Amino acid sequence: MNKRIDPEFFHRDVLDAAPDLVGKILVHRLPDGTELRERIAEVEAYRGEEDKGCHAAKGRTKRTELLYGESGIIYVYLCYGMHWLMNVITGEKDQPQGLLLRAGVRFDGPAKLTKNMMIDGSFNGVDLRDCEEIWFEDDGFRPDIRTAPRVGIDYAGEYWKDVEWRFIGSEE
DNA sequence: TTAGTGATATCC
DNA sequence: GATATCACTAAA
Repeated sequence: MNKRIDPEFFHRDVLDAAPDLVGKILVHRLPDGTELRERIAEVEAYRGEEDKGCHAAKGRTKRTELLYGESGIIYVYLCYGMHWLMNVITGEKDQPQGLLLRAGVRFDGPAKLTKNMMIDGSFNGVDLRDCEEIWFEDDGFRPDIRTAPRVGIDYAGEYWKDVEWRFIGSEE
């Protein structure tokens, strides 16, 4: 029996939550009752203003405001004008931390994940503690986790570019 | 390898 | 108001 994950799950440091979220299942219930499910295969952690790869590195703005909010909030943003990328806020309030959902087991790109899960900008700011349409489940599967440097942030500088905050789950 | 795409931030 | 930037994908 799958267990719905308590939003408290995200109420801790992003680096603790990240490897735990890999292997969990993202569920999105459509208005017609259909439930879309996808096991999370890969996430990346973005942590703090000093993390040059994080949106919050350039300070608190209207766009990044959500990153500073409370854990369990969904942060969706538009990248390159056509791709929705989904993040979950973790950690304490006023700490800009987020987990980017990078891939599901059937998809290998963050925009494909949101596209296939039918997630778009209307989910920006949704609170997992008070939402009937989207949640995470634990079915007991525990993948082996390996880490790798995050992708697409070559501009972040030598240290942040190479830090291994990308968490990839093993195949089932 | 390159084009396409549009919100955001930054620069007049 | 204008333009430079960007955590991507698909096509070639």
